[in-house]
Amino acid sequence: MIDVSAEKGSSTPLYIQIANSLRRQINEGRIATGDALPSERDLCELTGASRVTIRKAVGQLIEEGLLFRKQGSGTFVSQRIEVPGTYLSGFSDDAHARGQEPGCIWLMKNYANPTVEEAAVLKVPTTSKVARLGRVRLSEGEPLAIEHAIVVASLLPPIEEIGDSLYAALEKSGNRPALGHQKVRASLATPTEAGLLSIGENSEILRIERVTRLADGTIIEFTRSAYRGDRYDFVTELR
Amino acid sequence: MIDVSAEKGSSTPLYIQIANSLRRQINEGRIATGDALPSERDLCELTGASRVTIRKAVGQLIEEGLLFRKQGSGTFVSQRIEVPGTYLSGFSDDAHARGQEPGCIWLMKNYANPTVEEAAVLKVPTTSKVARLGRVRLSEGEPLAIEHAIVVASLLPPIEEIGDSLYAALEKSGNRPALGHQKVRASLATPTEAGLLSIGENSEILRIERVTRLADGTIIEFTRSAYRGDRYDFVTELR
DNA sequence: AAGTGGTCTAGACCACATA
DNA sequence: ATGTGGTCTAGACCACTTC
Repeated sequence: MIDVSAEKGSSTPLYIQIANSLRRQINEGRIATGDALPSERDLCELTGASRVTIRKAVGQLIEEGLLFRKQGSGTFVSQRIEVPGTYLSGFSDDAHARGQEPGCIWLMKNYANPTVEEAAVLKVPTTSKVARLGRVRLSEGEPLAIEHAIVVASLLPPIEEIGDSLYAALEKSGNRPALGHQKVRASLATPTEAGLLSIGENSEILRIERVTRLADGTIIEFTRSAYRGDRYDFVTELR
Repeated sequence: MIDVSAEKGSSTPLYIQIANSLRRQINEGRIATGDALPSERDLCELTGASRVTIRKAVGQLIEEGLLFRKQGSGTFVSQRIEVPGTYLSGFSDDAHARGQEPGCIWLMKNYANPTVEEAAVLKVPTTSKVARLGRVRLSEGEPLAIEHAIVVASLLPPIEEIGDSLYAALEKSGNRPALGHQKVRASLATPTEAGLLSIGENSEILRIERVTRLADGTIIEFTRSAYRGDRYDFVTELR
């Protein structure tokens, strides 16, 4: 039987407590894959919450892909799906998530004016100040990618304070990227890139252009990367 | 001033009508970028709907990225973001969305048993029946990609009834894919691929492996594609 | 006919932002 | 202090599924 605990004194919203409680029990297998959840009205009685609140809790788990609803029939536990989707993470986070140790060789780290193209993408004047961050990214000591980030300087801490992770630096100054847009293209390595990545000329390269924004839409960063095609798979979840 | 019409007789839910009405007015520029929406309570009065309904309508537009909320302050119009994200669309839909005419040359279209790898991905026995659909995909008459789809036969209409769009066929049998997972990799064209795509050997190729599922998690389809790297950008939105 | 999710209302109190 | 979004309740009716 399902039990749903709901602490009264807690400051976390009730619907999140209920969602967490349900998620835990599903993950523990107390509700089997394909089985129906108790009906929303039953959950109301079990938790003492109103139906709107129950629906909000269940809605959370549906967005996570853990449950799905069938009108007139019930709410059911989805079949297992491995990863929820690693949205908008940077290279360092990605590497850690894969259990690898990220490394970094700085190619450039200075302030400059944006090029015309960069200014157009960032929607700032060409006279404004941007940080130009060029890095070779390593994983387990092996070069995996070249990243060239252009960041609006006013949104970033002083560049001397920036460690290997750009996103950690943005976080520190309260400008966590919330939205983004990526273009991925297959291409061939230029001689320079081949050298930096220790691969042959004309080897396959995955080029990624990323533009990220704050929640209010302000553009923060324009990054062009070149990933080794033989080592890197770009993975996305679809809905 | 904002006006929000809400037809009473209509069968479409109120919150969707309101969301549509707001979306239209934002797109028409009647509420400027960066401006605040009327408060939720004001929208209640303007529409005659309750606050829960207003919040559901606004929530829709926030998921679309059109609006964002600031607690204690208001709900604001995001800066323009081009495309809402072309999630889980097929080649035909994509081409139409770009305003291009898709074409298709069939390489194979038959029933068979899955290979060991395919069976593992689809989570079906190697003795089960699958449809094997091989196509060269054209856009504006030019070959753009090679697609090789393996589909669980029981979820598909008889293959004779399948037109150029696999997703349209799945839709017809009530098995619209709802979830998916993609891997994108840069690679080089094999001689066969080069021939089918009218490009040189060892040209850049974007390889995409896609696994799609029904809402309940049942795996439908495993598709391996090879896109011309010089013509195709793979675009994703990040959150 | 009974049970389920889908939608909707009219209130209420809280935490946060702004002035 | 006022207004905003964030949460929550106790009901209600509808459409759909299942028996």
